[in-house]
Amino acid sequence: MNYWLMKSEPDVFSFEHLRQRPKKTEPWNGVRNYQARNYMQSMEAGDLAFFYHSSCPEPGIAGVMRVSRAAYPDHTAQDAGSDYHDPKATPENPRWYMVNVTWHAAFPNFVSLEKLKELPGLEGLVVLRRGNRLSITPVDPAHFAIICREGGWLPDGMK
DNA sequence: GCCAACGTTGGC
DNA sequence: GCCAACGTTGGC
Repeated sequence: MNYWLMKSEPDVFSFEHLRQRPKKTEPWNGVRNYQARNYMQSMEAGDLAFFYHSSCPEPGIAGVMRVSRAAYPDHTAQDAGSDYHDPKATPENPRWYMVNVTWHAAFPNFVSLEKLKELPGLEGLVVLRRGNRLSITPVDPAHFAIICREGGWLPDGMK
């Protein structure tokens, strides 16, 4: 079981949007960065991920989602009409991948970026690194537990 | 393979 | 809206 943090701009797609989706599930498409793609390819069904709101008045973690399908080709890359179109993507070499994510649990307490910076024990958390722009990053299990505790919710096995 | 120019991200 | 940081592109 691995832990992750995935960023989204809430104006475009928020944690609440995910909750309102049929089956609370959505393909996480449009990732066009190799490092983030590689992380997605190492995800396994059942992994847990923080939903991080970025580029908004209060950046931070709204809750937890579950990876419900491992990486498969992101077909939007092959769609000429898509904002995410990549002319180099083909059926033989899809180049870009996506996973499905499913809403898992809301944090009773939103964990803001400001709070993340204050919390002890989060040294090394990638999202706190200066200039970090990666939209998908791994989270250390110990960091995951600290943040969940702050959010007021713990996964089974961490209680 | 180097690196300057350019585009994007994301906090503030 | 600014700007630092960083990824990507493309000329050479």
